Amino acid sequence: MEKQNLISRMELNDNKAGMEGLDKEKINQIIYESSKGKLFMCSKFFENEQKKEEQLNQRIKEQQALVDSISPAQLHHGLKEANRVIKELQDCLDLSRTIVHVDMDAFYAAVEMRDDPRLKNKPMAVGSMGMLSTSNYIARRFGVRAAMPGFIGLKLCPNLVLVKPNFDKYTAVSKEIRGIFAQYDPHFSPMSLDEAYLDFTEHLNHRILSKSFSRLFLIRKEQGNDYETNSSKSAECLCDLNALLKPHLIASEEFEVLCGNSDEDMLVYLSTLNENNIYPLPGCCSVCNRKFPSYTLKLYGVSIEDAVLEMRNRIEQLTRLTASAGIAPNTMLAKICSDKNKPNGQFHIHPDRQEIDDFIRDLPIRKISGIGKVTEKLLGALGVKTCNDLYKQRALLYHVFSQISFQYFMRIALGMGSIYVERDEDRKSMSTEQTFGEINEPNELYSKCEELCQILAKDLDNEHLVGKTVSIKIKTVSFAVKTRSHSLQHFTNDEKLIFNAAKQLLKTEIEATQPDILRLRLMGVRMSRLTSQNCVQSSIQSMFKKNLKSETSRNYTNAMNISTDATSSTNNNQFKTEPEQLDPIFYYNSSNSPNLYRESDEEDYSHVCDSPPSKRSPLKDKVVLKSSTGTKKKIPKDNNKQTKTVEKDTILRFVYKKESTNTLLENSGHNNLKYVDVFITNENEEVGSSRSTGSSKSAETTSTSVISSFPSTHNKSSRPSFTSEHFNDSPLTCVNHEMKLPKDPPAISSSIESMTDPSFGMVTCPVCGQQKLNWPLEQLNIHVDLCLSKNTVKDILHRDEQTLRRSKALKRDGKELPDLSLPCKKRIKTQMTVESYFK
DNA sequence: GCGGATCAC
DNA sequence: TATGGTGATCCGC
Repeated sequence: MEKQNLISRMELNDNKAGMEGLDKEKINQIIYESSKGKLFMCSKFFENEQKKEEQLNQRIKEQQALVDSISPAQLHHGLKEANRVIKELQDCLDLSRTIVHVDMDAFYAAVEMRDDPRLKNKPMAVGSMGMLSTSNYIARRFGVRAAMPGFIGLKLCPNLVLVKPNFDKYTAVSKEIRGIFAQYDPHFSPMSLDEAYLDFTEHLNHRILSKSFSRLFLIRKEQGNDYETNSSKSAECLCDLNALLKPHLIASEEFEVLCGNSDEDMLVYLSTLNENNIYPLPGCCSVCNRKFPSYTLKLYGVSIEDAVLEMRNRIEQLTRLTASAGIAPNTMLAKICSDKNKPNGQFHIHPDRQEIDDFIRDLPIRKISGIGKVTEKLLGALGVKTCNDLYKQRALLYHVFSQISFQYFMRIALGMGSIYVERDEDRKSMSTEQTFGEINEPNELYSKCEELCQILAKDLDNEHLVGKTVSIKIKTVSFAVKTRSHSLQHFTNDEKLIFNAAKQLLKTEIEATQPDILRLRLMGVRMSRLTSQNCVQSSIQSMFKKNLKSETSRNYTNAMNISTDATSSTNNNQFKTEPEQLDPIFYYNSSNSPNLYRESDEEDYSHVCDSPPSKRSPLKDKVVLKSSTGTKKKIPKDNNKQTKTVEKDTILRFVYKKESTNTLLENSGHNNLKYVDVFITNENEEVGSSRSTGSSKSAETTSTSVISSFPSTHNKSSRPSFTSEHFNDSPLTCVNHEMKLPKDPPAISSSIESMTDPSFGMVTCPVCGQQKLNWPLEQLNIHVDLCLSKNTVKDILHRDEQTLRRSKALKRDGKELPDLSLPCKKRIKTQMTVESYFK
């Protein structure tokens, strides 16, 4: 009966390698008792967990009510729709890729054990009394695992050794293993320090044709357990044998002879060798001066199993740490596979429908990345425990969950996951937060807030990022979490501007709590809607610096100074001396504020014009959407919508890419770049005019007025028409409509010069910074055009996205027999709009 | 655009 | 004594 009171959300999650067959009941009892705190005195944490549990139960009740309200006819409709969706998903099933998920075994713990042999046979965990990052396999037998507070770990396992984390060390090791990953897939996608997805498809294509010696590696004869005795005796070299010895090996005559021979020949040859007797290998390490250990030479085959084993063995040789891997046709399955034979093992699901079905059928849904304890419980209430249950209950799920969730579930039921391994290039937010002993004094709260803003500002600056939305996060001593955010008018990473916004948000919260006091245990500050600090502005500015200086227009240079160097601005002083006198919210709007940036382009679009379409591009036949799992979902692309020109095609590629990453798209400062286009070229009417159309389409931003105030003749003028207006378009300066154009506008040649290093013939794109040797002017023009156009595309997409959200919301509200509008529709809609932009 | 919630690591 | 930090996404409003 005590068991009934246990809180499911706090129960041990034994869904982890090395935690099978534990006495869950006993462990949960200990966790429960420890969390609850003393008799009659529940911990705040515990109370909050209870509250959340109740909320979840309420949600399940509501869910059940919804289920009960579904008529048989509706259910039948749901079944029909579900079957349709499944059919569509099956139609785009692609088993052609070979995806590998690699995961280091108990990574942090393993590193610590490697470096301190005393930990070898002890239960240990990395972390503190407050929280554990990971535990070794011995500790896992006691139920001690990551995300568990240390003091509970100690209750479960009194002999548990706690080791403080050493992230620098883990990062260094991570760098080593990533070096190996990159040799199998240069575009691998790291998920954390210790795991990554790799697409082995290309590697395997090459591997089949590879020479045997490229698959030959040195392996120490004594593994793992003997390392530490080795190192404690300082007897043998622990360096990377393959890096040190393989070059010698390959250079030796015997190997040269064998280079073109078969694996069989190589194996025969290897069998004739005496270990450690391969002339002319050195016997001593040139790095550490120690004797090389005894080793064998191992030849790996061309199969995927051998390739992954080779990679794992190489990781172990290099780091003395083991990794596990999963091989499958998509990331979702690969991820599950990597856990299957952990530690130090691998598992392969072949690209076979039946094999996938068999694997997935009885798999508990909790094994799927993206399904956590809440979703597990919500689905469990509908009788869904395994992946096949998802299929069985598809008619119901269709009605109960959103379209996105429903599709996600169906994909799971079919064993379908993303077949793309891509790095998420652009980060969407950056934050810093701290837990501390209670702070309730407003001044102390503000002080903490300021400290966090300082850190955040520095972090942003380190990555050359500026952002538009400032959020604070607060957690009360009762563990209640709140976030509050405010969007600024302009991009910034200025510490004081961030703090002003954050402070205002905090102030509101403090006041809202009154007459009670706001008692916090955590505070955080986040910046989102990020963009790059410098790309367009700096390159455009540098492009014209010469002209500006030579033309000696004071106005120009003033404009430049303000936007490039905020600290030199006199306005900055005003800010420093009297920041409190201004309502911070209004202060941001001041066009004189320092350190504000226009929205600008930050990405390198060199590939848009110059690279051949990437074979791995998801845009080729699929659109990739981020799913809630952090992995990517693919949606079929309508291939009939091919565009005709290279420009369109490449732009659309960009469009899909942006859509795929679901970036918060910004309307942007492309209008102040338009002039660059006019300036550089007036030949390419089509491209030029298309962008003009785009400019007017996006004319709903603050800069619109500047555009419209720009004499129309400027656009059409065949003469390169400079220009200060464009820089003055910056919110940092006043637009001076009266300003005269220079009598002698800067000649094209001089501008081009500024992009060109005459000594090397290197031409630099002023927008993306890409360099090319002797870049023909026509190509450069087209390239610059494309770089600039993307602002307009962004703008359209942004509004598209908003429209879509709104319509989706509306649809959901009146959802009786939901119209399952597949994301295909969404994509087409976007595409049509963007296409119309090119007309 | 905002805030809560969920999830991964 | 005592339950983290960072980033992302989705949903409902």
